[in-house]
Amino acid sequence: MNRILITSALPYINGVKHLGNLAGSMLPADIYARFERLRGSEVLYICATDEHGTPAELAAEAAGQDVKTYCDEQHELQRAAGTGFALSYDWFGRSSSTQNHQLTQHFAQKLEAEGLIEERTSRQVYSIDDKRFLPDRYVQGICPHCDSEKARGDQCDDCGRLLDPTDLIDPYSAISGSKNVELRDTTHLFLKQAAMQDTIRNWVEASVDWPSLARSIALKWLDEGLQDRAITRDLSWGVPVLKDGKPRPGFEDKVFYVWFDAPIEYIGATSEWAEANDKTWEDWWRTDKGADDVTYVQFMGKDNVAFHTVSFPITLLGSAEPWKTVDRLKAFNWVTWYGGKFSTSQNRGIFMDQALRIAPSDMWRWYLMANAPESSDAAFTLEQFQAVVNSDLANVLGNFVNRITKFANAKFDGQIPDGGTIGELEQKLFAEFDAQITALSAHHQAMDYRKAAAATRAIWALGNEYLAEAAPWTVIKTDPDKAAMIVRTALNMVVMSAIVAQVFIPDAATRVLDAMGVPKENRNWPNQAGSVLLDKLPRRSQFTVPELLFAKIEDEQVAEWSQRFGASPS
RNA sequence: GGCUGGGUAGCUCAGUUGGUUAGAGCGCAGGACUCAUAAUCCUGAGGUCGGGAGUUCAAAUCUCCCCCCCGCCA
Repeated sequence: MNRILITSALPYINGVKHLGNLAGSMLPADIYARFERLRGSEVLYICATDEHGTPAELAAEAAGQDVKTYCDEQHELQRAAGTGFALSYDWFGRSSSTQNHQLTQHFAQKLEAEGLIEERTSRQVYSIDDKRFLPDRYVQGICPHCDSEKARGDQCDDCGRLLDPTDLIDPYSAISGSKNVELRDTTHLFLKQAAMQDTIRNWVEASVDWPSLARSIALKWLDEGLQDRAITRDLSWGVPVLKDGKPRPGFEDKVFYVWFDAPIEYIGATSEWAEANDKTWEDWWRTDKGADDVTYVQFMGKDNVAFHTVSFPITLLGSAEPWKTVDRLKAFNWVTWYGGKFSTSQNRGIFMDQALRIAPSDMWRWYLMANAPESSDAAFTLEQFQAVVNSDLANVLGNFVNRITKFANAKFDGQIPDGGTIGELEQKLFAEFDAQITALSAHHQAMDYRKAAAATRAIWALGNEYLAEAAPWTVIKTDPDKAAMIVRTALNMVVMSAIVAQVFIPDAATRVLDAMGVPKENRNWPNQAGSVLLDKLPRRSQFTVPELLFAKIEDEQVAEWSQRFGASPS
């Protein structure tokens, strides 16, 4: 049996994510997980909240909470949002877990033993009023190149030049605005990434199953030369820096940098899952302990590609232990809000929790995958959302299910009709069905979600096309047996339409399959010919007419949402 | 500024290694049907494929230059 480990990029803890975050990692990972499960693969789908770092501390402070409490609450909010969107995580962990703390210590130890970690002292901006060292982007000041007054410590947005925080003229804290800052010496652990240059290049070049985008990003970094980087920070919230199980001298007030411990949480969360479910985790992650037959698939936004193709592999490979590294990788562009950025502060865009309050999760799932930002950024508009949902879900699928189940219920007493034999029309339907299923399966395996959605829709449309040609409402007047066969075939199309729909719209698909009386074990991905699959329903078995699958989205709703969520071309 | 990706019908996007009249969905127009959420099915009208030059018997597809948009830059 195929064993497939799936991770989606970890959502950061500071607030519920917007539709773009959902569409770029968590949702496609879920579609893939569902597809592989239906095909009979053993799937482990892992996600977690990424909880450490300065933004978490600042967000907690703004909320008037201590960081731990803040993260506890936000984690539950994000978990609830994930559940609301039917994200089928096997585990939704937390990078602040004890498991991740232990693993992070473990990797730091191994990397140090391999000679890849050393202490270095540098000068950093310290804010006396904020009582903290300021990360690069939290120092602002005047750009030494163009005199812009809003240059950040890492870059000047006006002239685009890369900066060092110490370059800024009249630096001040972006947190408090205080100019009471000074340069202080601080010592950090540096990961000697440059030493891993050849190892990583060989590994990248051996990775065949990556899209060209991922490969080119990784190679670009390698071409520029990997640079050593600090993996600790002057913060209190995070994984403490230990040595031999005790605080490392000089590092008592420091923690590991969030980007060091966050990807390790993929493993940490697996360990959390194993502990909670009385399972083992090393056979998913250690090739010397049973993970050599695992296919590891990562989903992420394109901003994360470099970290997943270079930084995290350095941690894994640098440990000199046989850790599982990524086999396949799917990266997405952004969903934009009417062409611009989603923005909490400017009240532009819809966030996951808000989305669920105005429309069922199936609608969002369908729209976002049918219009996934695969080749470039994709603009979300409420008008487009309404058009797609009404057409694909309400009219094509919903109406198909409704029209034939109602008809069958009225004419055949709510039973799958018996009698009649298939003819040319049915043979044609089987052939078209087989072709579409083949295409659909290929798209899912290739993780091409726009195409997979289009093929799914084509299968739904097949049902309507068949009914229009077969016209059981006419045939029944002269040839009841033939009408029985047509209705039976169409009801089987309802079942197959729902089975392939499960990955995209699990709630609606389940309602249909329940109504048709299809037992759970018969809901697997189709792997037989249409001639067999479209005659599966036991004759004379009972079915019920499902409630309307999807209510249409009305113009008034779109108008109201536009008001509420700041919809306008930017 | 450097780099990635993109600029194809009104809208959202496909177009495999260059090859017959450039495709799909939505929207629009006409027709059919009346089982169904005024749904569905069929047909049709819409494009100098960002601009220019070049290579070629042949370019949306390759080369060069230019313009515009999203994003990334440890």
